[in-house]
Amino acid sequence: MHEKKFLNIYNELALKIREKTIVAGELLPPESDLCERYQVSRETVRKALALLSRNGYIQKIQGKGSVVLDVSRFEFPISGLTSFHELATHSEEEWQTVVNQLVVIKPYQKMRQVMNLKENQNLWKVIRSRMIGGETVILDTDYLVMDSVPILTEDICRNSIYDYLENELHLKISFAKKQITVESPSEEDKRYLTLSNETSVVVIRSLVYLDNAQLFQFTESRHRADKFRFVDFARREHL
Amino acid sequence: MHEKKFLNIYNELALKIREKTIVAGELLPPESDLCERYQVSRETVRKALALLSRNGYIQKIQGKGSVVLDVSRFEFPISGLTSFHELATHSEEEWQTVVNQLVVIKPYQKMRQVMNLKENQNLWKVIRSRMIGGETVILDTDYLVMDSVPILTEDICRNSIYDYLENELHLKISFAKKQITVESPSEEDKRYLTLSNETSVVVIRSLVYLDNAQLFQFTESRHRADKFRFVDFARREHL
DNA sequence: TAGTGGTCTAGACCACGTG
DNA sequence: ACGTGGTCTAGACCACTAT
Repeated sequence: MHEKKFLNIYNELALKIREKTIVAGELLPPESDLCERYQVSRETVRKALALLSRNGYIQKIQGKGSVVLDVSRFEFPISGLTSFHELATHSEEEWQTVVNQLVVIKPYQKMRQVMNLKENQNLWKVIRSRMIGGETVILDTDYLVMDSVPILTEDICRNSIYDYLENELHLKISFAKKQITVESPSEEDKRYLTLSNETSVVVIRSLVYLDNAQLFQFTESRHRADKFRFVDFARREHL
Repeated sequence: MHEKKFLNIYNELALKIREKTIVAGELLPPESDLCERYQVSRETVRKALALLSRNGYIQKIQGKGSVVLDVSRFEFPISGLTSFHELATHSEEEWQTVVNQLVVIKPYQKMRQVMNLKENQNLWKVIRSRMIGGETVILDTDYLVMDSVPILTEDICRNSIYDYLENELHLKISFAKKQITVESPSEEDKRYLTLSNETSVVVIRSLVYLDNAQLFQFTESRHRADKFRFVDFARREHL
């Protein structure tokens, strides 16, 4: 079975760059060398390098080679599609999740429109506080389509919903449309978030889709503004 | 000359999807059909489809086909690496840029560190107000390395620096590291931005690099919080 | 079983940067 | 001139979905 050789190459090189086994500013071995070393065709090597380039590990320069970039300044990407649990476990700090609410609801009119739901589709509603050092700095509200997620427990919510969905239910979470705005704190924010002098809350609203392009989740993640930070690597597209 | 057939295919299909010539929910023609229609090999078609997928136009489903996604909900991406001028000209509304300051500076200690500059490298400093309906809602401060940009005029800054860099100087802007935070208004914000009750400003700091992986720009873009909106399409990476 | 996308290959030719 | 990456090709085999 052809099993994603290009990913192995990507991961191996990405690790070496992160761990500075390959130093920023240096050149990667030429593609022909990598072909030999990994015993693969050139297109396969190039797939791996394209991924490294997209994710900010290298800059390819025609006629010269692949320059390794300094990747240290943007660890901790809230960019992309990553669950809180995955971020927290890679973090130095001690995070804690508190489940405030876990109920089944009939979606009201507006929610049905936003999520494009049928009449009889019910939703899980989960409200969770993300705490650090005794303070609640993130308040997450998730709505999950019950057709896709028939069973959900407080225990799962305290641990990681995404882990449960992917490893237990074998759902394939695929993509999301996200929107970030800054708003005044709502009543719920005032109730759950530890707001000091903060007068603003950063709100990330996401529509999350499965593998088969089916919507299964709407999330509203509300961050205390002073604890919010979004880091991103962007390439200029010449289309 | 092999001149990016896959980009032509990408652009043609992307346009059809944006203009709803191909409707969301439908399937794209199979790859084999596209090979015939465009008279290209399958890998070339697949490069175009991979781009469409990355940019949120389609979802590929193995054994089934490429489902067209609803692309309407996220026009106006501040995501990626796009200049204000490019956004403004695609907008319905009437934007205006005012150049508040255009000077050459010797970078102070901290700036030299952040931008990793040599002792003798000077910078252009440009401060610009972005106005809409008589209100200044964005305040941009750019620092440009003079080695890369020897000449800069108020006229260029009022129009579009990026346009000048790419089309006149033929610099190839390639990638950026960006960071978004929410902060209290600074003295300069209070002077230039039209702040009503706003107590927060969204700050986007970017390090921008050329083609050859050389840093040439640092930008601080400060947005009135109520006018800020960031829209993004993200794929979950299974690496 | 037929048709779709997913991965890989071996080879070709072109464009760019360096010596 | 040489070595590098950039693009494209024609073909192979596998995995998944539909019927």
